[in-house]
Amino acid sequence: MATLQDVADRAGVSVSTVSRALHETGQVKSETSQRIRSVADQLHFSLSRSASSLASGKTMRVVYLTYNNLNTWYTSQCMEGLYTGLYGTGYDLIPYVTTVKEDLDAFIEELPSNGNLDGLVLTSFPFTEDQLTLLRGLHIPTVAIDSNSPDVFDASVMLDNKSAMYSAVQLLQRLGHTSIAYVGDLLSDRFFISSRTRCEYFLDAAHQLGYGDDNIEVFTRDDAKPEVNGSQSIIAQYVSSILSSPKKPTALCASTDYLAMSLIHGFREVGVSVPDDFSIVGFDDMECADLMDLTTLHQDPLKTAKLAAEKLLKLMKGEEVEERYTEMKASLVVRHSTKRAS
Amino acid sequence: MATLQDVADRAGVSVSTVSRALHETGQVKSETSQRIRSVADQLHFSLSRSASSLASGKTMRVVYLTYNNLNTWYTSQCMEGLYTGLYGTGYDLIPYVTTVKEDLDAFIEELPSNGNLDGLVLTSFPFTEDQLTLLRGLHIPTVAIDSNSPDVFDASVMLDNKSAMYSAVQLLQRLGHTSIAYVGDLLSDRFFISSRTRCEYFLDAAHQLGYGDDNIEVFTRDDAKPEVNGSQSIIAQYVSSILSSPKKPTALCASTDYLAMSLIHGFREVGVSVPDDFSIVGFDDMECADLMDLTTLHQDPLKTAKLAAEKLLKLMKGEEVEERYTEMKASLVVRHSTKRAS
DNA sequence: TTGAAAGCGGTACCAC
DNA sequence: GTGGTACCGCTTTCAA
Repeated sequence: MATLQDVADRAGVSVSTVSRALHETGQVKSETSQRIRSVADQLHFSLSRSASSLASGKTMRVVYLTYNNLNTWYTSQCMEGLYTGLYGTGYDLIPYVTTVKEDLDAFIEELPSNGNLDGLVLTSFPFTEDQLTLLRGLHIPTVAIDSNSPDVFDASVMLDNKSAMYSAVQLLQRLGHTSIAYVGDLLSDRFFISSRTRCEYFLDAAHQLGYGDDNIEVFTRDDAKPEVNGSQSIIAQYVSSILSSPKKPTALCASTDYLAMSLIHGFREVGVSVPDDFSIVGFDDMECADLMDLTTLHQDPLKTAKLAAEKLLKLMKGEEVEERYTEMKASLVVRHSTKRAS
Repeated sequence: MATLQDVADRAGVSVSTVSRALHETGQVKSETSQRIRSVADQLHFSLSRSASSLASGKTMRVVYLTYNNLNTWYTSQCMEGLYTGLYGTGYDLIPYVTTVKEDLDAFIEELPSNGNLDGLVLTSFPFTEDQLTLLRGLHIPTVAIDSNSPDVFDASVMLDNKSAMYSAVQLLQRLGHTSIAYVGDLLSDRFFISSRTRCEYFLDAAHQLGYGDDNIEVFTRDDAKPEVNGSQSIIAQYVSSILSSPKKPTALCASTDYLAMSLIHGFREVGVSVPDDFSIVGFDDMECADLMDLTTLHQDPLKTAKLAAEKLLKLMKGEEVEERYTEMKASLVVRHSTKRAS
């Protein structure tokens, strides 16, 4: 592994000069610079990030803090968006997944004194007050994606779940559905802020649009028998709860596309048709949604994350972001999983 | 940001001792160790990775080199598998995506002298001979996933595409399909090694099972008119080529589930039914496949990647891997996108 | 425009 | 068991 010194020796200059030449600070005579660069090329030289970091105080690392898994549609879109947003800047993107609560706690605890990252992007977490206090005092730039406490962070990009859910409920109403329901996530809604948020806005919208409590229902994972596990059986349970509900809903809003599609599949298995017997609206508009003809709320977390990365870059440069909170809109995409109530 | 020195001062010991205590080398009196740890906790101390790296020569970074995007099903499964495989070891996982050929070239060029990673995991790339030579001489452990030149790397995990394609073709034959076709990826097969590999094995299997060239056909992206872009129109073109083919295939093997599902959708739009008019077999068994009742070849890239990470860990420890090449099997999952030829 | 040298915050070897 | 200290490879003043 060649070092700056090696390059300097071969080029007949000092390490300082090599460093300057490689960083294109413009203070090196172009002739010297040329020579240095060619020597560096010959040696396949590349700077040691550790040494650079240590000397400069910048780690060139951005951490993406998320929960559960990297292989969900949402998270992978975020990763891609962050990656493209950071691309070409020299910053490395490091995913940090908090599978258990302790991971998250430890990470947050250590954050203030942790000199191992220059910037942090995080997705919506159910932070405790103590954690929020800690986060508030953070000295490294932090950008939140879909956070429910945006004011705590230096910047944030949030999806407007409220108007999204309103448009979904409005669609169902226009289609003549008089009894409607929300179906929560496959995983516990306690952890999935977005599902809970959407549920609240669903209820708000329903009330606003004149639905009475007798015509609104909510099905969530947390109501499921604790022994029920595996998405197959959760879906089966959802399906039977919905079918046997005294409120007899004819239209459903699901917290995600994946859930919506699973429900459609679950209904089909017991001979119930979507959209003939039930109208279903999803959320996300993932690639499969189009293929399954799902009516859904389209969101673009890739774009969201890219924007988050761009804000973070500004903040890390010490600049102000032009817009501290950015709200992204979801748009209703009507396909064929919804139809007029019969 | 507290340093080792700060902790040492407050604990009344030397930095060496603090370092040893924090690394639990076992050479520190437990009483001293306790005191040190409590001081460290108080100070919210955490080691500087840059400094540790520089001093120890280990970067504690593993790079995952891949192409195109982080938001594909396959890549996100790999990310998750690598992350879980590396979890708890202190290694950071850093994705490196080569969108353009130049990125890949530059990365490979720089690799031998690049002291910025301790290990490398890479997915199948169409490497040139020069690059392979470079890779062969690498001094950092390298593990390949689904590589077509596994002998170049210290270890690898590969999917057995051959037997997978054989079982798909066999299924179609048993179902009585006398004219069959392979449909290549939505993106250029030139870049997608796996698609090309599968195509070759599809042809091998077909020949082996007695299909003659008159009853075998291949549709690929590269045949498409260059002006055709966007997956919608590519699918439309695939569909019309297939429908107008003089060989009149009645069964198709698609390179991926996503393609298979897109084809089903495309057929449906022109009033052609799957499986009534065409049988289709996908590849991957992504979550949606079940929901769309797709017959497919199930593979588990998460598991594959996790295994790759485990092998890499061994190699980075200087140990031998017990199995240098591991072959993963895909299994045929028969659902309802295939049926007996009419 | 260039060079010398003082760190950056650890690790690990060598003493004691 | 513990402390002293020479690096690790680079950045960044300060001086020339």
